[in-house]
Amino acid sequence: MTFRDHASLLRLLGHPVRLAIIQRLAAGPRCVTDIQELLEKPQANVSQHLMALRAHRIVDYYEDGKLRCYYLARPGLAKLLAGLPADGYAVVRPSPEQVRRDARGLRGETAAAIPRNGRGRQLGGRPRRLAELTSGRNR
Amino acid sequence: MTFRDHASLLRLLGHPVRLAIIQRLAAGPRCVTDIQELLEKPQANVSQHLMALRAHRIVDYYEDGKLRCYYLARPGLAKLLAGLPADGYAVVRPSPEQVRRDARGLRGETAAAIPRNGRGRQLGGRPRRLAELTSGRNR
DNA sequence: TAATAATATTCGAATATCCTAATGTGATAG
DNA sequence: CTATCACATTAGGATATTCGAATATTATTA
Repeated sequence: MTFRDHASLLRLLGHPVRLAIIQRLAAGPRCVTDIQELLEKPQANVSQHLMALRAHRIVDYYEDGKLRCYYLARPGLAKLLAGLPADGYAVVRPSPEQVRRDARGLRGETAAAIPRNGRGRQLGGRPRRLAELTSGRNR
Repeated sequence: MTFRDHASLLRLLGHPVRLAIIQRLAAGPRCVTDIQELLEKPQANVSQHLMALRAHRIVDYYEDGKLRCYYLARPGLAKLLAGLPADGYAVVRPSPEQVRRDARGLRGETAAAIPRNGRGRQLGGRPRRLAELTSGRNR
């Protein structure tokens, strides 16, 4: 809900080993030792990452004899992660100049998306900050 | 591409102030001072976060007089962030028991998704780890 | 040209995160 | 019951992040 919650979730996901674990588990449940061998990381470390993921309910486990089989508790997150840029930066992005023109209102569509007190040279005049535009006196 | 890259991107996004900045910029370009006032954070701090975001090309800016108007360089990422859980944990998730049954092959669909050397009690017998199953001798 | 507004940069301390090594625990096999 | 396997936990040092304070930079304004 809050930025703080989202941030802590993203920080949790922001670790290569944890991402690797999630990828593995996306293919089905695995016990700790299997995960450990697949990742070639020390057992304690894998266990710590699993604990961290479990604390946020990213994963959970069921017990099978003496094994603990971890699985993704929220598959939705795995899909979110699949949305990360596959190559470097495939997303089309406008040049600074393009955005600048848009912000100035030379292109209707993007300019409309900018709130009325959006700033960046409102159709001529000198640059103004938001505070200036909202305060009563518009000298 | 790599887990390392994805992880560093997620860590970058995993900060409440940076998320707030991204939300603001999703509505249109804003100069540093405006952002700073909206977030009620010290200028240097906002500037530092903007630098961090720019280093990963999450944001970019154009200059307008003495103002620097920042904007989202990759709107796609904002959409990815919109996919974060709005409330606590809305995602439907199976009980550990459900997953356990699935993994055991009592339900066809999920079991099929588990790779052939997936483990977790393959239809009876004792629990086996992956290494056991792939090694030749199956005692 | 001097002053100022807007923003960037640097430094250092506080804090958080990560990893390794060592040890603890609980279930099962013998 | 003892040993062992699978895993968890703790402690700590190393490393990385974060933030505030002070200072630098750069464009505009007077």
